Amino acid sequence: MIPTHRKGKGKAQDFDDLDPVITYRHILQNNLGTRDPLRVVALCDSDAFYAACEMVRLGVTDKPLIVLQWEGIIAVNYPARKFGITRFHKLKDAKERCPELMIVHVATYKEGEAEPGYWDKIDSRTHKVSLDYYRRESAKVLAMFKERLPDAEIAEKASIDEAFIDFTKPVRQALLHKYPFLSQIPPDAPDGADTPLPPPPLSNWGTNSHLVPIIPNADSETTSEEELQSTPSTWHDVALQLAAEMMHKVRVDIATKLGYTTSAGIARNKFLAKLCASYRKPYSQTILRNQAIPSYLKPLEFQKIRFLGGKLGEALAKEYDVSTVADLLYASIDYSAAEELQTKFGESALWVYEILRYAEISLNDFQPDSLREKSPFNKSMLAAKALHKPITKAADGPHWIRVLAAELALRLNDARRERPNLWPKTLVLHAGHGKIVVFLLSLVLSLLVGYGTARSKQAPFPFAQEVTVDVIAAAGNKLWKELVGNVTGHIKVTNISLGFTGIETTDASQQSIAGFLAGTSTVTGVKRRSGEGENGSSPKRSHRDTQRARSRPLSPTSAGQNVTSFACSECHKTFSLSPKILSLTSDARERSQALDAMKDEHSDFHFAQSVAREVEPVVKRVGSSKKVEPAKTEKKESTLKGIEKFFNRT
DNA sequence: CATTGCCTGAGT
DNA sequence: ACTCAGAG
Repeated sequence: MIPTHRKGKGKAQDFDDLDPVITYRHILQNNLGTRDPLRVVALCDSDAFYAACEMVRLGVTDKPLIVLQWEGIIAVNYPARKFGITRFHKLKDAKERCPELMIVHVATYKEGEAEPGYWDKIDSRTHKVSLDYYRRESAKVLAMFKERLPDAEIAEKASIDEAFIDFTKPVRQALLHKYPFLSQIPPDAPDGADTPLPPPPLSNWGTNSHLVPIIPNADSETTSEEELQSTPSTWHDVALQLAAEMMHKVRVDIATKLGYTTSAGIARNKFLAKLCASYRKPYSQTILRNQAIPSYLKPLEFQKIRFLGGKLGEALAKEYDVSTVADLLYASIDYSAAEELQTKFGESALWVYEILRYAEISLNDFQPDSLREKSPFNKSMLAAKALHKPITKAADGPHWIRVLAAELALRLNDARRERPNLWPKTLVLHAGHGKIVVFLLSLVLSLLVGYGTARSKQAPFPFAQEVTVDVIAAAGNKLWKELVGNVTGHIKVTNISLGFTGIETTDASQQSIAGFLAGTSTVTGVKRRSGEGENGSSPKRSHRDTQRARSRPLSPTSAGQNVTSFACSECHKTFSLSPKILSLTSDARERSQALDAMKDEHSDFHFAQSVAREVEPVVKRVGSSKKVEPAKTEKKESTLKGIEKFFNRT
């Protein structure tokens, strides 16, 4: 709720939570989440990561180096930056600025090669770039975080070279270890556990980190004497400092063992950590104390804040006609007096408002009990290629599909080394057109050859222990055929991509289905009520045994007809095998067995229902009338939709 | 100021 | 199946 007491522009209230009272309860409690007054999170990102990867690969140190993707510069190491080279320069300009510049082109796939490589001759017409090496190096860095910070939580892998690390837990441990008296509530404490902690003992910031100054410094290159002499003055400061020590150790480790320098920001929440990570780059870390937040943030363009860099930020800037955090803060405080603001603005209003007050509410917090951050594993995998010369003949598709399939095969099998049962549910093929040609093209084509508007096609991807280039390419080619149909002439595809979605490790149920069909299933799914062949209930039976034991012979005709659905005579509903199961096997017998399992399960459902009907009245009389929380039906609005609704309300 | 090649999740 | 938004 936006607090409505916050009328006017009381200055003190803008940041009244920068020095929150911290009590014994706070330090002894462990699950306060984003509201923890001792929360500490860091964002750690690698400096000029792609360039650093190439330096490590080539054993280069300190030489100016850039990484190329075709004609464009995608990474510039710090020595090269000294020559004024940036990502947006042309290769020619870069060479002129620094004749001894090392130029490395990213690895590429070429047709027929299962693995990407650094070839002498590359050609964007026949090759596609590969970022796999960087992905693997990134995984090494991430593994180092996990290994060296077992108690910290990798809160989010933000990108290939960035991760948020939540230090709250290890910091709390360190705090209690270093200052044992914190775990003892003094007997004379006036409010027991709710008594504020005594002031922290004098300590030192050390020299690991830069400090964002509390008072803005004219000469921002150096930290003022006053700042250097300062000491951590709150328990949160102490927490930040402890996190900084841990962060520093890992960063040094990563630099010496892997050769990558990193920069980190350490603050009370993610968005602040992100904002201060680049305060001093490269190879440095900086601490943003709560007390330093206002002076650091207020002059900042609010569109630099994570999630406000897009259309949402633009909409806000336009609506309020503001550009800095301070502008927007005061504007929104004024507006917030109106009750309707919140309802119209939706979730995003509250989120933006809290952000501006230097707090962070994870959007997850709006959902009742979603303790879960987003999964640390990728759920999709996409290989794409922009064509300089568009594909004009349907016959040219398979060439690129094969290249893309090679990349997907490599990447999926890479991922499978860590997580063996990884299985992509679907394969998606996109055939995109350039922006300008698109409508012209679809117009012409739909008139001339009936090439519909569909530009992507997807299908269940068959489960396979071995995922090979051929399997993927074959499935991809099939999609391609469906997509371009029998168009013989005028297609113009400038962008082609092939990807997996719904990547998961097969969980128990999926494994049992796969196992069932492969003949390794446990028999737990075979139901008592079928009343037949319940002998030999050993947990494992071979496929053949299962067939025999269940003694449900399939007539050749019914097997031949390949039945995939059934109707329940009791509830008159129809059930069919899921596309997933259908993709697992085309064998009629196996399908029929899967269908039988479904039938069993379904009649069990009716059985359970009838039991429930008998038992329910009893439970109602006996049990407490515990009110079941109704499912939250409130529809989740995307941030932008919320904003749009708000702005369109008049 | 921008390119390209990703990646995620929501919504229709 | 497709679009949009967002970050890097």
